[in-house]
Amino acid sequence: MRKRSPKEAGETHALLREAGLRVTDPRVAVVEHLLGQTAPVSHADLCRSLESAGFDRATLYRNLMDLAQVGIVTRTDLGDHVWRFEMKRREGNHVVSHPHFVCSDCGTVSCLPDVAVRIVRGKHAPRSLATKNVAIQITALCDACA
Amino acid sequence: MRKRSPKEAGETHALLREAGLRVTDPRVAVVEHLLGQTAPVSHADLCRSLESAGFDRATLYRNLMDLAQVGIVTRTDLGDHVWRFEMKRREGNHVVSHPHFVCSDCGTVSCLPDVAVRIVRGKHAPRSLATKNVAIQITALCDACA
DNA sequence: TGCACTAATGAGATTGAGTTGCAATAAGGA
DNA sequence: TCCTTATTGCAACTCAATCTCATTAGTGCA
Repeated sequence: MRKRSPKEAGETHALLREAGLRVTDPRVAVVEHLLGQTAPVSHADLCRSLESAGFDRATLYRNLMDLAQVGIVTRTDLGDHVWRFEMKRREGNHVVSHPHFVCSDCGTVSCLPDVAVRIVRGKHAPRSLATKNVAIQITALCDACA
Repeated sequence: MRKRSPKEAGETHALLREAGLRVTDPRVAVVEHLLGQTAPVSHADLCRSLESAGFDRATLYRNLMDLAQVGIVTRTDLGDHVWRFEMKRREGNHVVSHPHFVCSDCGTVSCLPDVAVRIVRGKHAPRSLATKNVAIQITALCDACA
């Protein structure tokens, strides 16, 4: 795993404490691992990545759930029936979200840049689509499989 | 369950035979049930709806999978970790798809009319987004929960 | 029509991700 | 440093999804 700088360690510590969570080895490892990812990871992925550190499946699972509960990470199913977790990124004061893309052939999951797609709200669309709290998920062929 | 007209029965029969599947009671029941739905149904939903007919869970399950395999139905997970199945609707020669909407609060799943949202392909978006084979799924608050 | 072939069914068994119970441990406030 | 209680690690459990296999029943063909 990526070596963490003292600054990062301090930030993770503060993040957890602000959320009312104790700072434990497994928890820090989970947060820092998620911070190093560019796509959502599943519980199984996380276990694989951190198994060398000897953390228990259930511990990692509960940490993911705890982090999701306090709003540090999101927990979503991207259409392939696997729960995936991802750090919520912030810019200034509000959470920035981005569309998720799943390849219908190889199953690869990736995060699209915010600008990649735009939703145009038409007739009969729910009103909330006008707000920012909209999760968009797209399934199609990725460039590699096309 | 909805009574089926002889015409419908004939269409279901033809649909299955064209796909190379035998026409059996459970299979016909599954197809006709799906045809009568306006939103994707889960395996559990289907079992509940058809249990009075005495069909086995495994039979219904395999039928859903078979139908999905031959392309008569789609099988997707709408973000709530439940597999849902839905008839592919055709207009003339090609499959018409529509975006799915899941309420992030109450979990209700609904199909949006095709015109409700439009994807605008921007920078860094996979090329295949320009084609028709794109499944779109949106999670936000429904009008009732907003 | 009747027959043979094989897909499909039904009942039960199995799998595995997701989740929980509990005693032991350790974080953090006093 | 001590005390409280959140957290851990292990094992066990749950339940949907999936498979096994003997039996049944659609279909094509004679």
